[in-house]
Parts: sequence; C-alpha cells; structure tokens
Amino acid sequence: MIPTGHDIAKAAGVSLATVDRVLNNRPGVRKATYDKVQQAIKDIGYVRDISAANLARRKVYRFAFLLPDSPGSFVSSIRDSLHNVIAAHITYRTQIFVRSIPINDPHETARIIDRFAPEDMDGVAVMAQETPQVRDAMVRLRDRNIAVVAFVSGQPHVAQDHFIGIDNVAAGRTAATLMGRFLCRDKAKILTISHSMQARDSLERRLGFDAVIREQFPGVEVLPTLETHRDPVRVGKVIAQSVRVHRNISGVYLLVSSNPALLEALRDEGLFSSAVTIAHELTSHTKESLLNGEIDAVITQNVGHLVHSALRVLRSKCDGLKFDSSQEKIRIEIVTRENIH
Amino acid sequence: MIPTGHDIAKAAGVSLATVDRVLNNRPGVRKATYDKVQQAIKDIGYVRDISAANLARRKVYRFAFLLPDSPGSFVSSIRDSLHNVIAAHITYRTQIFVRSIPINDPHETARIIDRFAPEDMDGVAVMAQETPQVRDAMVRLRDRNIAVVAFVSGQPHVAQDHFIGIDNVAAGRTAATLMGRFLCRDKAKILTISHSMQARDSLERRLGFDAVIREQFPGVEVLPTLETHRDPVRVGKVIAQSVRVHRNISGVYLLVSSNPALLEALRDEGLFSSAVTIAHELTSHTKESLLNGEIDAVITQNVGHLVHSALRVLRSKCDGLKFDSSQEKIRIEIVTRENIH
DNA sequence: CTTTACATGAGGTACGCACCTCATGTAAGG
DNA sequence: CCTTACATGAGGTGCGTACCTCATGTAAAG
Repeated sequence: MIPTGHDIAKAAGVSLATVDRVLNNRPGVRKATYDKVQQAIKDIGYVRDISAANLARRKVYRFAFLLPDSPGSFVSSIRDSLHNVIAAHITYRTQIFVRSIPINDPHETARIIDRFAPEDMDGVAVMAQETPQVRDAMVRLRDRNIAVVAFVSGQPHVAQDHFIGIDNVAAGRTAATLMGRFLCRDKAKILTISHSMQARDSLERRLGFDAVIREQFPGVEVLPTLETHRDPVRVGKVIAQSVRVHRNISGVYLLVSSNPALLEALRDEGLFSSAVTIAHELTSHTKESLLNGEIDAVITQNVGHLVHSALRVLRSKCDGLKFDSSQEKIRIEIVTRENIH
Repeated sequence: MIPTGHDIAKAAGVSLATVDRVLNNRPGVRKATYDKVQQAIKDIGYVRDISAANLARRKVYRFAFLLPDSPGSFVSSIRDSLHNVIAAHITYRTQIFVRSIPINDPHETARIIDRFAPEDMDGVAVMAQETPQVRDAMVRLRDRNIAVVAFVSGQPHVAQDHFIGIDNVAAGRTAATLMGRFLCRDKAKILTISHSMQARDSLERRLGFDAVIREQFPGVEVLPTLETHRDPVRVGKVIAQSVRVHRNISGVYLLVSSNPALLEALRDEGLFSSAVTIAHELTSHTKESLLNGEIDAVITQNVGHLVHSALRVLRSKCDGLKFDSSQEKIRIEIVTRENIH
C-alpha cells in the first residue's frame, strides 16, 4: 500500500495538521518535531500524491509555447504536434497556449515574454533566436518565478534553466561523418546552405561539420555557406552562381530545414543526381526527397519528443521536482530511406 | 475555466447523479436523457479529470515488466531504466514491478503470465521470444481484462494489442544501407553474427539487410549467419573458422546486442581494423567500441523511450483512452561516434 | 384506478491533500 | 503566581470524481 499523510502522522506520533505544516513548510513547528516528521517520511517512504495535491490546490498547469511566425514546415510540424497534444493534456490539468512571435524582432519578442505574469502562466517554452533582449527577458521570467525553457533554438541562460533540443555541434559532426563516408572519395567540394549564418543553430552545425571534415576527411573542401535569407528568388540565383563558379560539387549540406524553393533550385542544377546530399529536419519536403533518392540522409529531431520533453520539464520545474535530464536529452536522429517513419 | 461534472449537469438540465450515470455507463438512463447529456458534454468541451477520478476510485496502476533473465547488457540497461522510473512514478499512482522470466522456457514463461490476476495487476509488458505458449498466455491475459503489450521482442497478437519496439526489418534495411555505403566498393563479403536465428528479431533484421543488399549493392555477398548461442568459447571458434574460410571479409554485421566475448573475438581476428562494422543496441560495450573506432555505426532503440512508451500505452489501455500510436512508434536510431549521447 | 418498473433527483461518504480556525498545552519571562 | 508566545491537536471545508442509498416522479401494463 502506498503511504499517505495519515501514515506519517501515526509513524511520527503527531497530528495530521503538524504533518501538513512540515510538508508545506508552514511555520509553527519546533525543530525537533520537524525532524521527527521528516524522519518518518523517509522511513516509510512517503511520496506526496501530486494529483491529489493539485486537486486540493485547484492547480491547473498553464504553459505557453512561443513559436516564430515563420512559414517553414518545421515550425508547422511543431504547431501540429502541439495541437494534437492540447486535447490530451486537459485530462492532466494542463492547459497549453501557442503564441507566435515575430521572427526578426527581438524587442517585440522580449515585450511578449515580459507580459507573462505568474498569476496567469506557470511556464513558457521559448523558440527564438538568441539575442540579448530575449535572453534578458527570459531571465526576468525566471525571476518572476515562471518556469522557462529554451526550445529548439537558443540555449539555457542560467544553470537552472534547460534547453530542449539537440546539440547542434554534434549534429553538424554527425552530418560530416555521413557526408565523408558517403562520398567515398578523397577529394571533394561541398556546398553548404543556410537561411542565415546569424542563427546560432547554423553556426554550431557548421562548426561541428567543419571540425570532422578537417580531422577525418582532409581532402574535402567545404565551401563558404550560401545564405538564402528565406528569399525564394535569391535561392535559385545564389545556387546557380555557385555551381557555375565551383565546378564538380560532389556534396551538398543543407544546414537548416529546407523549403520547396530551395529543393527545387538544387533539382534544377542537377545537384541531387551528382552529389551526396545531407539535410536537416524531417518535414514533408525532405521526406519526399529522401524517398525518391534526392537526399541521402536527414539529420533530425523528433518533434513529438521535443514537445513532450518540454512539457515534462516545465511540469517538473513547477512541481519543484528534479527530472532525469539524461532522459530528456533529445536524440540526434539520422534518417535514411530505410528507417523513415 | 475547465468544466466539471456540475457544469454538464447545469448545461443538460439534469442532476449530477444522472451525469455520473452517463459518464460511467451505469444503467437507469433513458436514451433521450443520455443523448442530452452527451450533447452537453460535447458542447462545453468537458474532459474527465483522470487524476480526480483515480483518486475517487482509489485506483493505483500496477504494471509488471517481464524481462528475460539473460545476462546481456541490453536487458540490464532496461532494468536500470525501469528502476530509475519506479520512484518517479509513485507520484503518479503507478507501481511498477519487474520480474525475470527464463530465457529458454516458454512453458514456464506462460505459467508466470497465467498467474497474473486482474485483482492485483492492471497491465503487463512482456519481453519474450514469440512462441505459441507465450502468445496464447498473452491472449488469455487480455481476455482476463489485463492490459498487455509486447515489449522489444515478439509482436502483437491481436489487433488491439500493441508492440513496443522497433520495426526490425526496417532496422536491418538501415544497417544494410549504412554498410553498403560505408564499404565504398562494389565487391565485398560480409560476416553476420547472431545468438540464434530462431529469434524473430534476428530473422527480421537479416531479412531487411539481405533485401537492401540485393537491391542496391548486388556485388556484396552476405555470408550465412554465425550463431553463437551465447557461448563465449564457441564465439571465438566460429569466428576464427569463418575468417579462415572466407578470406578478405570487409564487413561485419552484428545482428544482436553484442557481449564482451564477441567483441574480443572480432578484435583478435583483426576484423575491426579491416572491416566496416555495424552493430545493434547501444550498450556500454558497443559504446566503447564505437568511441575507439572499432564499430562504425550502431543501430539502436532508446531504452528510456521504450520504458516510457510502454508505461504510457499501458496507462492509456487501462484508462480506455486511445493513444497516438504514431507518437509511440519507437525510432530506429543510428549512432555514430559523433552523435553518441 | 392501481400496480409495477424504471428514470431521476437529492444527498451522503470517500479518496489524499491543502488550508483554515480555534482550543489547548507548555515553557519561559515577568 | 500569572502573562505571553508559540507549538500542537482537533476538526472542518473543498477540490472533482466515484459510488451508494433512498425518495419521488412518470408512464405503461394490469
């Protein structure tokens, strides 16, 4: 049988009221009595029933996810995953709110974050590029006693914070390993493409990618990263130009979630058939290219796991529980045509 | 505000007792009234608060995991993961029991399964090789109204059941893709090793492996699978013999979680340095070999995810909820030195 | 009209816990 | 000795739900 508050009272020889005072750190308990109760708690292995406690406390968890308003299919898939989860979590007294934040306006993002008050929000997951404004706003959030996690983008700001997402340097290293081995040749030129090298994710991936290429595949040359700035017209131009300048490109590394325009441009230049292609994030677009053999491997993070992990961590933070952070580490997944889900 | 039973009663113009009868499918409700209440439930978006319901019901979830008593480090890591989870789940009114079952005695395994009664167990996760005895026992379990999932080994037996684990054919296909591409040559011989080809996992992996090799790497020859029968002495012998017979082996595929004796034997024969090696299951042993470059890639399934998924599915089954089975699909993870966790 | 069967309402208790009030106990300070 | 301060016990209420009993309402069958 699972022990309850009554059992502690009996074991410690005190009343239920005193047990309650100890459990909730209410005043009016002598040190000696306090210790006696704590000892009893340990002895009989009491664990507070959080469901019952939340019921009594009328507690409802309210968590917000701040997602960039960018049109990409990766963010969309996170949105979809969240909407699936919303219904399921009412059962667990958890309300989930999804808000959009402007992708290139850190001040506005900070303002949105600053508007959260502990009266109406218990935790916030922020997916935003790391800027001083956003970082400070997140620290203020924490100071206001609202749980906060960095989500997919960015990094934890203070030690107690948590980052939900993959290690992007390692992801870049993984991409490089696959690229180097799939190439099967000593000399090669690799095209790398990103939206913008301002973003921390891209920077870190490129860093990891370069490191492994340098260490393990010294004959391979990684070209400077082409930046598309999410502009469909620009994409075609810069790629075409690059192909003209650097002949015989034998590898393409797509640092970020790729959109149809980008894939189309690569297709037009005939790169898919001649080069090994490694991309990030499994979306409907990359999946299609993976299945028809255009992309050779995709490095990705599972969106469902991201969402669930964020919710678990936010809950644990609210409950003041420690969580198994090794369990919450998001895996760098390698997807080929054969293990696509 | 989250609506409660009172709100339905008010909305439907009935008493709380009638709402209760409808919600719990108790008799004594006219069809018309029943529909009226159901409509109100839909209209105001009521979701039963499972925590409160479990409290009222005095419900505690009791789940058993049946794990083979084999000494392998893969099973050990599942055991470890379960023990970590046990403490955390008391808070959620969930008790977890771990029992060992004899690895090669389906009758005894079936007897152990048959002993579970709905009075003292709500769900069972069975990790056992698929035999008629075990299959039937699992069906009987389900008939006794105890939730059941096949865990890691085996397969679901009836449509409502669920299998927690990876698609082993796809895992074999994934292994073959990596093998074929890592080899970087047209002609090659590949050694494959398993405990026993009786096990469904090994069979399916081999099947997937062969299919991809045949389709995509026709010059590669996959040798008949060596069976170790978990015998440390035998392992060395069969491998040495195989190396003598088939000269220039350039790939090794380890179909199952490998033990130190097996890895030692491969090391002794110099296979690690001359051949591309792909193994299954990330354990302390394979991790070590992966880090020092002996193994090139490991195909694995995350033990923590296996355990959590099993618990979520068992809970959903007990609560009579449907679960998002795509979310519960266990990923086939590819681990290289760079994305090891 | 009466009986019978069943639908429904009213109201209670319990679950494990949070949070509250009020009475009593105890020890130190005056 | 009494006062004061504080520790503690006793006991209540409520959270959202399950599950129980008992009384009453209603419609069909006799």
